[in-house]
Order: sequence, then structure tokens, then C-alpha cells
Amino acid sequence: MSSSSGNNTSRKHNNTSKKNPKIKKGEKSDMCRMAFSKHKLGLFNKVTELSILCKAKTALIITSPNKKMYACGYPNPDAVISHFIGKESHVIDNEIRRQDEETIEALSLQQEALLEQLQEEKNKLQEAIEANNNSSNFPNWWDYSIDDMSVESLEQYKSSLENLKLNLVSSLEGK
Amino acid sequence: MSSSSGNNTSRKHNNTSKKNPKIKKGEKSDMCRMAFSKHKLGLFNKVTELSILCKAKTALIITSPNKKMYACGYPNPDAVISHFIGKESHVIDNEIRRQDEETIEALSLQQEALLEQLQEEKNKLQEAIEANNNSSNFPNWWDYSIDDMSVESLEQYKSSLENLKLNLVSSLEGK
DNA sequence: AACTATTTATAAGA
DNA sequence: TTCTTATAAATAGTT
Repeated sequence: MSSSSGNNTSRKHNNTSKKNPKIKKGEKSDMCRMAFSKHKLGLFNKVTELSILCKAKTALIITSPNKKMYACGYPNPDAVISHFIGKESHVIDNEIRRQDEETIEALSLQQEALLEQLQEEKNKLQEAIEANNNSSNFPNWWDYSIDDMSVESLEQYKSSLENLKLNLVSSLEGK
Repeated sequence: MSSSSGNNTSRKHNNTSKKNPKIKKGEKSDMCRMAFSKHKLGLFNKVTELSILCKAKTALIITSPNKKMYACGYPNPDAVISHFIGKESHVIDNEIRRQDEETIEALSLQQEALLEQLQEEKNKLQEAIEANNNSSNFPNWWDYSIDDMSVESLEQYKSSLENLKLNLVSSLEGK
């Protein structure tokens, strides 16, 4: 039989347009639902047919307008989908993990810097302690220039000297 | 036109069985490849048709016998597949990322501890410096008990005293 | 849901 | 290959 009689379009459209004024939305969606069901069934059949015919692995996912999902596949949809997304999935995972790894890298660097800083502080502290020990045991404070001293320091300096004088006096008297 | 003439099966099978003895594998697989291509194209068309007709989201994956993968979908295969596997995928992602997040968590804790330690060290240093300043500027070293001093310290103590004496002498003489 | 008129898909051949 | 064609399968509209 040859292809078209040429009136299929008019028939369809005439029918549809004739009925459309009568029907509101219920029938239209009903028609759509019916068409959807028919096509879905047909597709599933064809997919299965191809799978069996050519030993091809297949997966078909269909989401209806009502957000309901249907899937079929051979040997089963999940396996085919998993295989399909395998490579891409890793890419996505890597992409997701890249940020984490960057964060880890940054934290590690910070960590290193902090440890260095900490060591530095410890060294400083050690130096300070040593300096403190060396200088506080026997500071040659009388060698300090009074130009470098604050008023308060000078006061202390003065009282130190006075104390020293008293000490010396009593010390000499004791001799 | 009504359904079947009843001889389609015999025609097809007769032809196939007639030719099968002649052809080995090349023609058979060639036929299969052709059939596969045709069916694949037909399926993709039908899937697209359904998508456009019913605004249904679709995804079709086909793996050829030669392990080559084909996919089509509306709006695009990946989105539909992602949505389909959505929940499962997240589970996988979370599992994969768990270690990274643990690492980040651990590093953050270490970081905190290090910062705390660093602050402590700084405080110690500050204390030491202050102690050093207080004691080294004007240490009342003559108040120290000589029992606490080592021999070396005592030597220094002695020379300090001698120096002081000389200083005082010249200082008094200058007056 | 079942039927029918048509369209579409496709196997085989050219 | 691609095109044609015969026929099988799918499906829109109807009942």
C-alpha cells in the first residue's frame, strides 16, 4: 500500500477541532494520557524487541507529565544506566571531590605554617627565657645609659642606687 | 489494510533459512548491524516523538553488540538519568565524600588546637618578656640569697660587686 | 477495552 | 551504501 491518502491530516485535524470546542481539559488530558500510555507501551515493546533481536543492552526511562517515572531495560535498566554513567559519574565525583581536596590542601598548608610559627614562638620564648636568665641573674644595670630610661625607670634606678648605698654602708660598717 | 496475510513468517524464515547455509557470519552480523541501526533510529525517533507529544522527559540508552553506547533523551539524557538515579547517586557521593569530610574535620580540629597552642606560646613569651623587662631593668640582685647561686654565678656576683665598688668610688670622688 | 483506518517502521531487494 | 517496496507494527480516533 502506498503512503498517504492525503486526507489524514484533514481528518485528524477536523475531528480534533470539531471536538475541541466541546471538550475542556479533562478529555484533552485524557486523550494525552491515552496517547502517552499507548506510546509508552509501544516504546517498551520496541526496546525489548531490539534487545532480544540484537542482544543489545538497553534502558529506557520515561517520566509522565504527572511526574511518574517508568523504566524498562534489558537485562535491567539499572545495570545499563550504571554502565552508561560509569565514566561520567567518576567525572562528577572527581569534580565534587576537587573542592574537598582543595580544602584539605589549603588546611594542610595552613597547618604547616602554623607549626612553623609555633616553633618560631617556642624559639623566641626559649631565647627570652635564656636572656632573662642571663640578664636577670647579674645584669650590669649600672652600665645602662640613663638616656635610654624612662622617668619611671630612672626613679627605680635612683632607689636602686640608694638601696645599694645603704647596703654598702652597712656592709662596710659590718667589716 | 487488515493485519496479516499469514505468509510473512514463512517468507521471512524461508529466506533466512535459505540464505543461512550460504552466508557464514559476516552477512549475518551485517544484517544484524543493519537491523540494529534501523531499530535504533526508529526508537530514538519514537522516544523523541513521545517526548514532544506528551511533554514527557525521556532517556534511552542502547548498547550495541559492539559495546558502543548510544543515548538520547529529552530534554537531555543525563538530566533524566540523574533524576532517575538521583537518590542512589547521592548515597554513593556521600559515601565517597565521607572520608574527605572526616579529613577536613580532623584538620580543622588540629588547626584549632594549634592556634590555641600558638596563643599559649605567645602568652608565655609575653610573660617571659615582661618578666625579663621587670627583672633585668632593675633586678634587686643583691637581695638574692647566695645559697641559690652556682659557683659561676657567685664569681659573677663577686665581680659585679667589685665593679660596683669601683663605680661608686669614682662616682663619690667626682662629687 | 476493542476496532478500524491510517501511519510508521522496517526487512528484503535493487 | 541508499532507495524502494511490501508488509508488519503502531497508533489516533472512534465505539
